[in-house]
Amino acid sequence: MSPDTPQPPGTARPGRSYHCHVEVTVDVIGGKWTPVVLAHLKEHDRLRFAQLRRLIPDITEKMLAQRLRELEAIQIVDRIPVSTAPPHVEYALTAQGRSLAPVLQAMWEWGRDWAATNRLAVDPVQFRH
Amino acid sequence: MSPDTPQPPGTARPGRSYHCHVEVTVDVIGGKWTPVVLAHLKEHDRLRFAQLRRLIPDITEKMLAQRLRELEAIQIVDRIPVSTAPPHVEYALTAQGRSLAPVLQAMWEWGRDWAATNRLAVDPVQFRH
DNA sequence: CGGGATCCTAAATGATACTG
DNA sequence: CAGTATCATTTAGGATCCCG
Repeated sequence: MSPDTPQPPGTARPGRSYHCHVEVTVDVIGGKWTPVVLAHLKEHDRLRFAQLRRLIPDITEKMLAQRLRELEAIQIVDRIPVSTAPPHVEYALTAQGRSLAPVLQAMWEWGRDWAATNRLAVDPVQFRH
Repeated sequence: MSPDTPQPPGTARPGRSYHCHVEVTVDVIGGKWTPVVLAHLKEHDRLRFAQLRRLIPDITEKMLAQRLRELEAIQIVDRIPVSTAPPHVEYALTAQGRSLAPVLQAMWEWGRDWAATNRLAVDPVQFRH
């Protein structure tokens, strides 16, 4: 196993006890990139690795792969190999992943409003096939 | 300035550019403890430092203080010194902080459901004055 | 009670190179 | 295209002591 693959979240972690439901959510989808990846998958239904990379310009391939492996392990994301020529891989939210929609939606809207209030520039990359 | 006071979030950070509104939200209320602190303040309206500490048993005083300073700096939380004998301090969400309610609510509900599905124990500390 | 100051550790993230 | 391996770094988080 890769030496810096993190513990799969969502599973009981040794010594981790929760005292608030919000802690659980943070444990599962916390981190810098996880909610961003999930938000894009929520918007686009199915995305290839390279498409996600383009939509999230500042993520490294390593981080993107790591987050996807993690989300796949806890069945929030499906990994779908597609046997075209050349073959590729698509990612999509599972039913459990789709249950995150209200969280992701609320985060998206709040970020939009906060950016407006504080005049922060947000420049989404437009989607390309 | 303390050597490990983080940059105030919400303000433009040097070199940080956003390509998704969700990134903004993560930047402002991301991290292990911030959403938990905010969720408790949302529930209880006003809480003293010591009360927050009890409600979040695993947080250290340093982290709690650091998160509160941060949230105060960007005006998501109000710090209210109360001149009783002995004096104490109360914390509350500002109007801007209250705008996070949908995010926190969605996170709380999702965490509750995920914990149930995965049989994770969550034992909230009961509130005490 | 409500912290600040120091020092330290571990996890998360990142750069770069390479591959089936 | 879709990754993995290695190495380096950043930074969040924590332990401890101290203080008005």
